[in-house]
Amino acid sequence: MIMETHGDICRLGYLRIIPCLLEDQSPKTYDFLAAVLYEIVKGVHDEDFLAEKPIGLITRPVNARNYVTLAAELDLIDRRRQRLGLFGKLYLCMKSSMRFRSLVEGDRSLRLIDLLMLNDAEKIFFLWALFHRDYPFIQLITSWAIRKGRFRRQEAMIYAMEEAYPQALKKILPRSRSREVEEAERFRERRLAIGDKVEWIKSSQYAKYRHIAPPRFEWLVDCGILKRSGRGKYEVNAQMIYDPQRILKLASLSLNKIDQYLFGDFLKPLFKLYRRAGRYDIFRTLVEVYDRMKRYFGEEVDLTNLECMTILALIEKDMIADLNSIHDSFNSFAIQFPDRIYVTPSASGRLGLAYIDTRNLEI
DNA sequence: AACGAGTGAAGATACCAGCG
DNA sequence: CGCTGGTATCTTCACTCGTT
Repeated sequence: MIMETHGDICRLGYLRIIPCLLEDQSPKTYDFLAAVLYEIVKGVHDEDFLAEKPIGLITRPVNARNYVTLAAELDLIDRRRQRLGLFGKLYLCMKSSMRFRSLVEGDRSLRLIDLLMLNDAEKIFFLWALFHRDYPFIQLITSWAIRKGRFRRQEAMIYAMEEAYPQALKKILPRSRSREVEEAERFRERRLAIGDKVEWIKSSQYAKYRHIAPPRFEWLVDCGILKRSGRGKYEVNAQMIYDPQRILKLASLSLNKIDQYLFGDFLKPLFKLYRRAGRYDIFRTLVEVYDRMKRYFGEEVDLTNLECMTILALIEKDMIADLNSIHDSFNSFAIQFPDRIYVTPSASGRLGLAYIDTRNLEI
């Protein structure tokens, strides 16, 4: 679960730049990353888009720093080693990252709107990262939002902090930290004890609310589940690419079942929007993705991650396939080329590590 | 038009790991 | 131990926007 957030870090799009800054694999401090991010973003303008008053923009070095912190929380950055984290590596394996690599290299053709808006593959990528790294808090928030349909930011904050937050903390914190849970369980009582509205707004507890709850709703906006409807108001996005019932299901699963569902039944509605990939498309894409992943993971290419990333790569090519057909495809090629395509066992619960000898592979 | 609630930005303070 | 640089958290400021 993501413990550190700041009220102003509510745009996921910016985060895509950060893995690109770490591509050379040498360790970089937060401040360095923040400074570079700030400099890059500062040079990007877009009058038309600015007229819509987007929120969460990086306007000062301090915002940039807060985004770097979020990148670490989402495991785009490996905090300990100051290098790429799992999701940072995975993002760099997406074709969508190319735009941001060239931005980092000095390309000036991107506009602000390009820095903030996510394409469909990226929306799913960030949902994936969020549901992993902000588990189980994001699930409670998401299902509340879907059930509610329309709501104001204030009530969302109250729910998030006085119900979802303590519940989520209770689920993930060890017994030794039960004091923090108990404290969170008293949030409501303490808020009600402050009679005066002005006092409440000034209280440190309210500050905490503002920093923890709102960004999460904004992330759901960026992922296309919610949309803002005026100042401080949200509603479920009627044009979303997902199915609300399936979002509820996703929000009810335990952590180890999320990948299977997110890249399985959850993506069914996208079959209406994208061309169904054939066997050849699937395998060709699988091999391409494997090649990219090999660069960051070496011999440790997790088969489940490879298959999920293949779906995202297909979506980037305007195609779609489900996890089962990708898995079947991998297996049948593994039978056909047993010496060049195989799986070695890895940590329990996962499928294993994939190996593909891609040299001169005739498909 | 005036007011107050809501909001994002930024400053201030607290905290903490790692090191000599 | 105590210092330091880096990070986390809290408070306040300043402005915006919706309401009446």
